[in-house]
Order: sequence, then structure tokens, then C-alpha cells
Amino acid sequence: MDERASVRTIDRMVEVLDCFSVDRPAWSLTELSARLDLPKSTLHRFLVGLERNGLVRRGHDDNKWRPGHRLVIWGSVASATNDIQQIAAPIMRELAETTRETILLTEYHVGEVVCMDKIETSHSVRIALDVGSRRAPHAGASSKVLMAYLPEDEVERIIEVGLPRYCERTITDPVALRSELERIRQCGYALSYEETDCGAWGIATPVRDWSGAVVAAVGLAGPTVRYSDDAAQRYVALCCDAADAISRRLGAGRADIR
Amino acid sequence: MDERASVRTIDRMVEVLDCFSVDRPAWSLTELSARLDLPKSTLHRFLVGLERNGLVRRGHDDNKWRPGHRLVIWGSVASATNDIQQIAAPIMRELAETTRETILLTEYHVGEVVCMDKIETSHSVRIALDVGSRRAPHAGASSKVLMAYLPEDEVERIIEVGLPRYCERTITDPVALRSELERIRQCGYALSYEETDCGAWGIATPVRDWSGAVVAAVGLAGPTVRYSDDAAQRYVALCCDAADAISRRLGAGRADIR
DNA sequence: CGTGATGTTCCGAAGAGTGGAACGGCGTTC
DNA sequence: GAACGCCGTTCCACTCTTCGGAACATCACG
Repeated sequence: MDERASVRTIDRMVEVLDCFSVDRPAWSLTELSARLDLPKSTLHRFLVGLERNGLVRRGHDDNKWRPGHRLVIWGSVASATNDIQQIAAPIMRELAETTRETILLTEYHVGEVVCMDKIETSHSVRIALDVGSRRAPHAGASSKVLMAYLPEDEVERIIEVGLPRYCERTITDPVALRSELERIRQCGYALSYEETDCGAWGIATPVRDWSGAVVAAVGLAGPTVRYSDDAAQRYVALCCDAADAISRRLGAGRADIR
Repeated sequence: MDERASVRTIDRMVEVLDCFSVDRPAWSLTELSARLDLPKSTLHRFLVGLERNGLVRRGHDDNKWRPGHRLVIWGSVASATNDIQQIAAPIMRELAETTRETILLTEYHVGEVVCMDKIETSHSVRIALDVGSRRAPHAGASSKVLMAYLPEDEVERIIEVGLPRYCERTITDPVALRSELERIRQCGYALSYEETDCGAWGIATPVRDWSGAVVAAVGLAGPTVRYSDDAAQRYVALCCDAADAISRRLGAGRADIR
């Protein structure tokens, strides 16, 4: 990446805002300063600037910093203007109704798989994955299917970073992972069973744009208690159909869609 | 506002990202440059920096700039960690079920009223207002109720900026508006009928935190075809109950909740 | 193959951002 | 109630980063 063609302040700002997570939404100045290894004065100036713009706010009892309202605005604009999400929504809804399982739309972005949209079912036992949440690129059906269509060197980079184990069946061996990816490319879909969360299984299929590039994955996630080979087979077909339908509306040619 | 205690780059970055809206999600470099009155070289450096961080992406057919995936992540974190939203959600859901109208949670932020959360009904005819969308502070029930509890000088500032008309019954006269706000403070809720959109009416009630400050509004919005004085009266009571329930869970004392 | 539009890179100058240090406010300890 | 320690805030002179005009590259169109 080109070091010169950038603005350091932007990188810093992103670092600051990236500190806020669902698990850790509130930070005091000192805490943030320690976490980011930035002088308090610098960070303070930063936070005040962010606050002025509604990117962060501070609680008026504790005065810890929290994410601000403008992030909600931007997030909704980003969601609403993502072509794939817009096109996928009705197809995902249909898929959710016929399968009665949680349906996910995921994208790969720099080393992570991001959940861009989801539809949950009415089942009381269901897999819940929040929009905006991120997962490892090697574990789970959606992750694997996205990884399978990544450029060679990107795959190697992911493997080099390491393949941590999340559950009993997480694939942590590079050789096994490479052959699994090859298998996925062969048959055009990915399966997982307790790779990320105990008690969960999933299916995922690739979504292609007009150029034939895989730009997203449509996935289905359910509890293992509702797993059966029969159901899996049925759902695979349905997921493939859904992904292909989305691809077609993105302009993908016949050749791309198996 | 303190001019010195800030970082210009942050303000600029916000300006850039603020250009993207649901109506205008894609911008070419030249378009943005014209809009923001920034040299193309500067803007380009900026955009590349934002792109590196996933705040914007460019289409690989047209290479226009669009909101990036990280905004989705931040938005979901901001939503998920907003205490008020979390607390309000179940109460709003109940309200939506009993009234079968769209329920809104709104907050006032620097001259605008932002929709922070919503629950839509199953009615095919319904009022749809997106999360993250923004409205004028003087038109509509939610806006008026939030404005009613603003500090005096903030109210005056809004009036000075101007009170544009959005619909036939928008209050555009400062005197009328001030007395309407007074009326809202008296009875503790706001009503609107075709103030923002033709064919829509609404109710809104204030939500208070532990300090007694009004921090949000719970609103109900429906089509005028389903309006009746009787229904309005019933819904006002229900909205008040809902807002009070949320306030109580935010720690508001008995005295604050009328 | 020229023309005009766009996007991209370069580089010297200038001033915006930096961060150590000092300050002020608040709660806690002795 | 004085002294201490912790945290947030402000200050200011130096310096490194960003700025933006201009040159360059790329592409579409005639």
C-alpha cells in the first residue's frame, strides 16, 4: 500500500472509532490513551473534534466516550445504498420463509468476513448474528465460501496470520483448509458443522457480479438440533438458487452461474 | 465552540462522508470536488485514505465513490450500544403491537431530529421513516416534542435559521410555534396532523433520563385515513405510558414523569 | 490521431497538528 | 482539612504532515 498517498489523521481517527465495540462501548480518556498508545492531549483534541461532529458523545454522568449518533446515520446510508443488499433483500426474505432458518448476507473485507444483512426466523431456537459483526475468514460456511474465491496470495496471507480454533471442528490445518477450498470451488457451495459455534451449522453460496467476481455470500445458519442430511441437501439447492438469482440481477452472465 | 481544540481533518472527513445520502450515494472525484470546493488532488488523497480504511469504496465499473462497509459496522455498534435504544426496543414493540402503527424513537442533535430506531406495522398502508433519517426540528410531533424541551436559546436559534413549510399545516410562524411548544410542555405530549407529509399524522411523548433531561422522544405515526379523535386519545395515553416506562428504566424519578 | 474530459502523481512551501508539561478539579486517604 | 493522587483539560513552540497548483496519465469520443 502506498504510504504517501494517505492522510495519517484519517487512519488515526479510524483507530479511535474502531475501539468502540458492542462488548466495550464506553472508554475514558485515560483508557483510550493506554489502548492506542497516544498522548492524552492529542487524543483529547481528537475526541473533542469527533464529538463536535457527532461521531462520539460522552456520558454526562461518567464522562466516558461512546459512539455518536452520526454513525447511525452513516450506517443506515451505507446499508441502504449497497446494491447487493438491496437486491438480495427480497430473495433472502423468501429463502427465510421457505427454510425457516436465519439467512445471512456476508462480504469479505481485508481479512474479515462482515455480516452485511440478516433475516432471522420466528423459531425460538435460532442462530443470531448481528449486522456489522465480523468473523474469521476461515471458519464457518460463509467465511469459507468467500475465502474460496479470493486471490491465491490473499488466501496465503490469511493462512500466515494463523487459523485459530473456535470450536471443535474448526479447520486449523493449512493443508486441510486448502483442499476444503478446492472442494468448495468444485461444487459451488460450502458447508460447516460446529466450526464457529457449538450447536450451529451452516451453508453458504457465492454471489457474483457482472464481471464474474464473487462479491458476497448468501448463507443459512441453524441449530444442530434441526440438522439432517436431508434438510441440508434441500437447503443447499435453495441457497444456490437464491445466490444465482441475486447474481443474475447483478448482471452475472450464464457462464458464471455454474 | 472552541476553534483551537479541534482537528481540521476530522471536520473535512465528516464533510466528505456526509455527502453520501440515500438519494445521492455515488460521487465521482470531480463531482465531489465541485460540491465540497476542494482541490481534486487534496480530495483524492483523502478518498484513498478513506478507502484504505473501508469508509468508502469505488465501483469497479464506474469508479465513483460510495459508502464503505466499515460504516455498516460502526452503525451497528452505535445502535447496539445506545442505552436508550436497547431499553426502548421491547416497549416500542409492545406499543406497535397494540396500536398497529409505526413507532419511532427520535433524538435531537444539533438542529436536526434523527430517527434512531423504528418499528413498522404489518399494515400495508403505513408510514415509513428510515433509521438514520433526519427531519426538521419544528415540523411533526416528534420534532416538536423534542424542541419543546430544548434550552431557550437553542429554540431561538432554530427559529432564526428559518421554519420552512413542508406541508399545509407546518407551523411556520414563530409566535404560533412558541405557543405550541408551551402547550406541549403543559400537557406532556405533541400532536401533528399533516405537518411534514400529506396523509400522515402523529403523536410523540418525551423520554427523560435520570437527571430529568429529555433525551429522546417516542412517537407514533400513521396515515390520516386511520385517524380519529378517539384513536388519537387512546394512543396518546399509550405513548405516554411507553415513554414513562422507558424514562423510569433510565432512572428518571417520580417527579419528572408527570 | 487530436481533443477534452477525467483520475493520478509530484514536490516545495506553509501552517496544522503534535505532545510534553503545567494546570485545575475532584475524590480519597491519613 | 491538608496532602495526595488521579483524571481531564489547556497551553505553546517546534516540526513533520498535509496542502494544492501543476504536470502527467488514462480514457472516451469524434
